[in-house]
Amino acid sequence: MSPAYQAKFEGMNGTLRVRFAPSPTGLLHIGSARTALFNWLFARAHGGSYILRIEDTDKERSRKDYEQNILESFKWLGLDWDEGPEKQGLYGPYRQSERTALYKKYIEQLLDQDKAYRCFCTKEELEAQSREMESRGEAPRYRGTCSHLPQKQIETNIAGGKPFIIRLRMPNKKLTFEDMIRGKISFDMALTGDIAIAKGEEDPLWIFVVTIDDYEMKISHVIRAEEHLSNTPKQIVLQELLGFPIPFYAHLPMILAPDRAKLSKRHGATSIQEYKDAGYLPEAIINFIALLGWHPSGDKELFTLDELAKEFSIARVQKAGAVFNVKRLDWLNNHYLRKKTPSELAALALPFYEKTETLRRAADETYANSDGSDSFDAAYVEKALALATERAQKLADFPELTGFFFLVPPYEAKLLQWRAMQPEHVREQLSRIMRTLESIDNQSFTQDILAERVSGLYGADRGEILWPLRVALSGKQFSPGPFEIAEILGKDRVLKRIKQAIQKTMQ
RNA sequence: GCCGCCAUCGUCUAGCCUGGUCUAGGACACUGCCCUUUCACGGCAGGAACACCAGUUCGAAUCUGGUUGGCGGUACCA
Repeated sequence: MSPAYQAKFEGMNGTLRVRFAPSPTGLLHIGSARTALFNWLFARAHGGSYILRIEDTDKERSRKDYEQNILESFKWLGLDWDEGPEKQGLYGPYRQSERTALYKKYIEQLLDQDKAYRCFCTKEELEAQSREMESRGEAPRYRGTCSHLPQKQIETNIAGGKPFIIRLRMPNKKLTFEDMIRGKISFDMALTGDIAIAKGEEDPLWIFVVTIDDYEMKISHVIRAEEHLSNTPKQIVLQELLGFPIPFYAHLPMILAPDRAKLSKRHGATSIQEYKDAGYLPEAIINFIALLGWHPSGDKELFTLDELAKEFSIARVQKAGAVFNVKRLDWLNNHYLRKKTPSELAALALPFYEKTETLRRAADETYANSDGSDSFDAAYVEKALALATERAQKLADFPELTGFFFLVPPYEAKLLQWRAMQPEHVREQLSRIMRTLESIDNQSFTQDILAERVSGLYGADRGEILWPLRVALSGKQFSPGPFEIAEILGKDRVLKRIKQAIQKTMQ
């Protein structure tokens, strides 16, 4: 973007207005979320207003619960809006389904001025036409069959109840506009034909409605996905015909799946909701999608929302599509997981335990076995979860990672053997460890003291002590170190587990 | 098919506008080593890219043209 061009919107504080306009026909998509984020960042970076508009003109596919999901996902991500549903402003209502009178007014105006006309062609006729043009290697477009129908015939058709759509008279000219990200872009409007803007007078189509709303809501900058690039010249024609000012446009690169196709359901999770359910943190998702198609000039990779708002510049948005790399998201998620305090982590992770039957009890701070043999308080749970943080990619990983703190998983006696150890040797070592630990009092049961005392038992290969101990306590092939586990478990549970392990070696 | 957009490591990208400082930098991933009872963390090291062909220029990842490839759009969806 040229500096002169950039100067046009810098300093627009107060009058700069952007919008995010989702249609509630599904859960908020990760790609839409990025578009929403970039709009939000642009508004915050330039002191503008951020408008949320619900595009629910498609009555069959729009659903209220999807709208609710979009709003909830926004809140969860930390994106607020200045005007929109739940936040009325000067230019409401903010649902297109509530603005139909407005659209009708403009359709009538266009019809009166003969800038648009009624088209009575049937779908079948249109299809035949476009097939024919395609076979000749031409761009399929409307041929203008109804563009100059005699007034008499129009009236007869209307009186006869013949269905019609409304078409815009497309000027025969080349149209160039400047995209904030891509620079000058030209289209030949003669190739487009007269586009449909409404089904009848009551049922406006998306391209028309968007144009009207952007004007009525005084949107100064339209930042949207690249798939809308070819819609832009059509909207500009509409704006010219209606005498509207033309907003600035910016088209964001697509988010691609690893196979470089458009990210879709078959590639896995696509909605914010699914990522939330899988245990991703909003901070990680924001950081991740911000870097999909945008990058600051330096090497910094970690950003909070506020930092992004300070650094964001539309001039640094990428032109090429960006592949969605889950591994990178996982890494970021782990990073933000590690920033949580133990109590924050517990609050975040506990809901994920409810989904796993055997560990459900961990969710209950005051849980005790039916025989009263064990219980877990909040502090215990927090310490257990904190220990798993560096191994967890997602919140959903915690139950598996920390399960042994609440219930020793079943394991084979063979797992207790370090390298070539024989069962008798394992039993012997476990017994020695047992005697050593028994002599340590409850207050001294900390990882440092434990490590120091047990070190007296080490032979040439300390694995012969540490491995059986660790497996006895965790029942797992992979886990944190034995002393870290032991401190959290506490003396009683530790001795009990070692005893169980010794019994296992005798079976 | 037609129209439009795009093109630096496997991936996200810095550099490109304002040619030389680029034997192309960072991060994720990968490989090896160190730490280490295991896994993970951490530390160190390594492999890995300017799509291709012309042109301009003393000099091109950077500028121009073309080729190839990818993506998007081609609805009475949004």
